[in-house]
Amino acid sequence: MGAGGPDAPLAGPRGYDVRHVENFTDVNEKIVARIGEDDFGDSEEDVAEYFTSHVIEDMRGLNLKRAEVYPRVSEHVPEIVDLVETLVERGYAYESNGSVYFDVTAFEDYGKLSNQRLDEIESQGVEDERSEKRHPADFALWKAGAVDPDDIAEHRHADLPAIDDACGQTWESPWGEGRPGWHVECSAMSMTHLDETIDIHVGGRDLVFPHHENEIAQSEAATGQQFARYWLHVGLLQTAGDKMSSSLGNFLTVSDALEEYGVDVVRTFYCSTGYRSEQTFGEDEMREAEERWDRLERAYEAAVDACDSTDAYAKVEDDEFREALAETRESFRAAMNDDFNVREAMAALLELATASNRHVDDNDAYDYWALRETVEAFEELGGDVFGLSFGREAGEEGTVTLAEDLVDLVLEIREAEREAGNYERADDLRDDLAALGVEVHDGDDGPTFRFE
RNA sequence: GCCAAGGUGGCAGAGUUCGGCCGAACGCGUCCGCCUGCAGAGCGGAUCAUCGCCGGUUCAAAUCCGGCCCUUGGCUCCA
Repeated sequence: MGAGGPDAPLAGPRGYDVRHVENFTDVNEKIVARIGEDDFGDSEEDVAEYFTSHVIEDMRGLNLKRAEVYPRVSEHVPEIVDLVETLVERGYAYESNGSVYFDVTAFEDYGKLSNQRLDEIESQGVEDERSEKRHPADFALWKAGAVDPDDIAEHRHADLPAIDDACGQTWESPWGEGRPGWHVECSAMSMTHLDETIDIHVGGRDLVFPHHENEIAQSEAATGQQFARYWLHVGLLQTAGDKMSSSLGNFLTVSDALEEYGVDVVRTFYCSTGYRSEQTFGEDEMREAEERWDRLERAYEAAVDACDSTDAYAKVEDDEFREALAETRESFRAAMNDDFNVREAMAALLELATASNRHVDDNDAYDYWALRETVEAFEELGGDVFGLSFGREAGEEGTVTLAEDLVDLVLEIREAEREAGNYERADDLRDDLAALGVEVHDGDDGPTFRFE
């Protein structure tokens, strides 16, 4: 399973008991190719660990739900060997020079996921590997020996010292020393930690062929059972003008994006397009996400303030508001049930913002019950489901309280200046506060503020 | 060349599964009004769409069928 954010709604609200597994491929030629680069480390294990820890960090930073299990290839080699042996026994794989290949002609349904025809598929693998294969589309389940430096030369940065000897980890197997093949690890780990048949398999659209196709072939050939009931293929992130590339300097890492925009804006951005669609990452797109998030957050805060004020009454009932509230919950639920239509679900939340703002704007006496329900809706739908941080501001309460007192002090001074007609001075103070990230609103009952 | 996904207003992006509620959602932008010393936020209203092109089916198509154009991903490695 990929690091999908909005799979959380599968769990709580809909009552499914989800077992969520995300695997790390920590044995891989591209990892070997980067040995010695920057501070990645001097062995395949070290480089893998470097990247794995950064991915985990990013996922935590994005406030994604933790998976129940994070299996790694390096700890599942025995299961992989077992699976390959099974495939050989059942006649779906054959050994050749210490390597083992999957025989695509033996699996009748090969190509069913990507709708490919065997005779249209071009050959896979490097040249000397091709000579070991019976069919050009056959793919390696087990590769003899360590990594041949020639195979990774093109992935290696030019300024790094060349690797002369075979490198990378190897394991014992019935076919001799070697490494797991390209796609088996997913099948093996999936069967180990989930079942022969899994309900939902998530992955990028770019992996449909050959990766997912091969996973299906291996798994179903080995078990005779359907491998995955549903495939969620997520669209790829695009950049505004040119492609994202390090040489153009127009790429952002997850941690850069988090630092620049904050989790909530990043998550709002992701929730503005369906998972199937490709999405464009750019300044304009992020600015819009920022506006959307701000609007939600402001509406939420206004609802909390109104709800907690003495202007909120037990006997006030705003039918229109209450109806909008019910509609929000209903359309949010319907949208999420419709293939995770997060954009529609977000629209429902924004409509609640409008309804709530209108109620507070138009009335002096508030409908307490409806406001409380509104606050809860924001916290449940926006908070629990979308992972946006409604009502759980970062800690440091003491500091925040002091900051609030200080802002109040500045605003008192500013009020005195305004009463004296010194608007220029008053505006300067407001600008200075804005520069510090304090948004001031002048209202009928005096100024209010919020931290951006 | 083959496989797949997509082309909707100034932008972004739902809707296409089961044709009519789509004269096309939500938001951003722009404009007007309320509020305000001003600004912002908020509220109300307005502006903006021949739904890639051509043809067909139908009483009715963004939605179905056929052809074409363009974009993206895959078809060598790698996950």
